[in-house]
This record gives sequence, C-alpha cells and structure tokens, in this order.
Amino acid sequence: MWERPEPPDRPVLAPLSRERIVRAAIRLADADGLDAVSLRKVAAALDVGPMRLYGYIATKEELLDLMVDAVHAEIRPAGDGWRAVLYSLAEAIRHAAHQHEWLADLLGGRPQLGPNTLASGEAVAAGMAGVDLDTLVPAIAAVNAYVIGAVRREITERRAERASGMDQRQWQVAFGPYLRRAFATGRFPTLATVVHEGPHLDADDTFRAGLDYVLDGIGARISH
Amino acid sequence: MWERPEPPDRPVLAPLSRERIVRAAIRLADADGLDAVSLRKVAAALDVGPMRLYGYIATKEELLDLMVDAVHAEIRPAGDGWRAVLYSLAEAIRHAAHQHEWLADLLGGRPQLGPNTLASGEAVAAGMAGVDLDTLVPAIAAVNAYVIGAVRREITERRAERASGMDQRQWQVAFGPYLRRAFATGRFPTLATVVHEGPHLDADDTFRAGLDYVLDGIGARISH
DNA sequence: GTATCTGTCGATACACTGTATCAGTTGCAG
DNA sequence: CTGCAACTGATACAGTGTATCGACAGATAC
Repeated sequence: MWERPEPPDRPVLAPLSRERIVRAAIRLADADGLDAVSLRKVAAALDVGPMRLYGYIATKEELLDLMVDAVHAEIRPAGDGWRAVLYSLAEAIRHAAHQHEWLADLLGGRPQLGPNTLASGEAVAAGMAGVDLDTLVPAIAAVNAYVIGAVRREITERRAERASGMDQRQWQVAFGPYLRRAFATGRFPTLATVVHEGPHLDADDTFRAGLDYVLDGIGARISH
Repeated sequence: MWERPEPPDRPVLAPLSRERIVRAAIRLADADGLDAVSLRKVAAALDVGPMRLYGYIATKEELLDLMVDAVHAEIRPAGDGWRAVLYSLAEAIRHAAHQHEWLADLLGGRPQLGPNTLASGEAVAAGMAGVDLDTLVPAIAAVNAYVIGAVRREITERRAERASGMDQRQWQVAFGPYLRRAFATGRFPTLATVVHEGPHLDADDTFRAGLDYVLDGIGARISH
C-alpha cells in the first residue's frame, strides 16, 4: 500500500449536457465541414472519452438531428401577411445556411420534429392565419421544398468556387475548357447559347427570383 | 524447373469499364442504399480487387457523380410548350428518384456537368424555345430547386414510414405519442389545429400542388 | 531470342470511422 | 461499513477511403 500512489487528481470530469455536445459539434462543422464531425473529435473537443457521448445521444444521426434543430432556434419567421411570412421563412433558412454551410447537407434529409423546428413551423402557421388550410399546407410545403433545393445548390456552387481558387470566376477557368469542349461537340446548341447569352444572375437574385415565382403562384391560388 | 509448378490458370481478368463499375454501384445502391456502396463492395461485385477501380475513377465522389449522371440518361423532358417541358422535367426527376432512392441524397449536392445531365439540360432549354432568356434561366433554376427539395422530402418520408413498420400510417403510431405530448404543451396551438384539421394530401398531390405553384408563378411572368 | 523497360495490378498498410462489450471504479442505499 | 447499481472509458471490431510499392505482364530494343 505504501508503494501504491494516491490516485492522481482526477480531472474534474467535465460536466456534460446535450447542449454542450451539440454546440461543440456545430463549432466543428462550421470550421471544417460535416466530415470533421466525428464522435471522437466532438468528444476530444470536450475533453472527454468518445463513449461518454453515448449517455446523451444514442447514435451519430441523433447528434446531426440535434444540430439541425439547434440551428432552427434562430429561424423565427415574422411579418405581416402570408407573403411576408413565407418570404421571411425562406430568407431565414438561407441566412442560417450561409452561417452553417453544413445545414445544406442535412436539410430535408431526415424527419425534423425537434422543438425548435416545431416552433418555427408554429410561427409560420400562426403568421398565415386566415389562409384556407387546403391552400396553406401545400403552400408551406412548396416554399420549404424550394428553399431546401435552392440553398443546397447555392452552397454547392459556393463550395465549388472556393475549391477551385478563391476567385469568383476562377471557376470558369477550371471548368471552362471542359465546357467549351462539350459545347464544341455541337450536342448542346441551345444550352450553349443560353450560357453565352443568358443573364448572369448572382446568388441573391437567383434565389429571390425563384422564390418570387413560388410566392406568385401561391398568391394566385389565394386570391383565386 | 520440374518442381516449379505452372502458373495457375489466372482468372481471365474481368474486363472493366467505367460503365460496368457504375452499373454495379447503382445495383448496390438500389438494393441496399447509398451506405452499401463502398469501393470494396463494388469491386467485389465485379470480382476484382478494390484498388483496380482507381484506374477508372480517381475518388469515391467521382463514382457518385458518375452514378448521378448515369441516371440522368433517362431524364429526357419533352412536351409542347414551356409548361409541359418543365412539368415533364419535374416528373422525370421524381420518377427517377422513385426507382433510385439514393438519388435524393445526391441531387444538388455536387456540381453536375456530365454528358447526360447536360443533355437533359439541353432538352429543357430546347423545349422552351421562344421564352425570354431573362425569364428562362431563373425559371429552370426554380423548378430544379423545387424538385430537388420536394423529392428529398418525399423520399425521406417514405424511408421513415418504411422504417417504422410497413403500414402507411403506422408512422403516426410511432411519432404520434411524441407529437401529442408536444402539442399538449400548448406551445404549438396553430400547428396543432393545422395538423388535425388540415388536408392529408398524399405524396403525388403534394408534389403536383407545389409544382403547380411554381409553374403558375413562372406563367405569370411569361404572359405578364 | 534475350534483356530491359514500362506500366499495371493488387496485397498490404494506415489512419480513421461508429459503436459493442465489459472490467473496474465510483458514489450511493441500507 | 457493506453491497449494490450505475457509470465510465479502455479496448476491440468490422468497416471505410486511399497511399504505397513489390512483383509480374507485355512491349520494346538490341
């Protein structure tokens, strides 16, 4: 016994919570993308063994769900009238995806029923009071679908641009030759003229133009 | 020399090609989902060592890109007039996603510039001849975005239903208690009435309702 | 016909993943 | 003070994508 040393000052085992875990995971994902979120890395960021996390989450997918729901805390659409509310919803989701690009990879990929997600759904539904339910339900679904797809593509494009040099149109240098060759085959004549002569909208304009289409269509139904 | 055996009948080394690899990968993904697509499994399906594939693809992501482009071979929108073409595009993508559910996980997640994808783009652009380019470009983008999001959510729902028992509304049994408790807190009053009293559209109706909104919005701009 | 070169192939290895298992320690109930 | 139950975290496992590199095939040069 005299030889046996006292137990080393056990590091004050870090107090854990679902929230702390999720925050750490989000920090990692913001910094280095979704691939950087592994249970081991999250645990390491919290000075904890990997298996410790399983007391708080059952599986990695659950952690991802929690991350998505956490971000939904900042998605609180507001405004007067159905159109303003839906517009606000769309912009809020897009804004969140700009700050957390990994959100684009997760949106729509799993059923979302967390409290924050429900709360933003509640805000939308409440803000659209007065609209006929038979119109409201598919309208919300349509806006959600559009936003998911639009944000996904926008973030994808942003990543591609970033990957091929910092410059915004460096992208054209990377894929330009390939596309030029593809167009030179003559198999895509219409596409070629569209690309050459069509408008070059930036991300903001593209997103809003599409959103306007959706809202206009909904508006036509509402005022029938 | 007499002791040295002849070389064993070397198995007629399977002729390989990008196409065969992609087909094998698609077969795996169709059967057991995207997670079942690993380079080792694809190689095994072709009776080949894993490293052999690297002569044909540089990375796994490239393989996934090739899979997406291969499916686009069947997406050839057609019809008379811009509306029919866009409708056909949307339905074709959705149809493809029904046969290859993994497509929902990949759509919009990477830049798509493969020959088949370009060809379906060409078909859309060609079918919409006559529409002003400043309207056409964002219109195609909007429909694409909507379809990506809508298909994603539809497939996600389908998987969730399948995971919680085969029954279509068994889902309500699985999540019902949780939702009932959530609604019982009184924090989501509007959402609760929407869920209870709102319409219960099936997947087809939901998809088409949203698509109609988008197309109506585009139509308003075109005929302005 | 022999020797050298070239390129392809695939066994092995590496770093990493999510998660099951379970011995051992801890703190608590009696 | 003892016995128990819960929790922790080291270890292990099966799997991943891909780098490396020895060995062997076919082509080329003499």
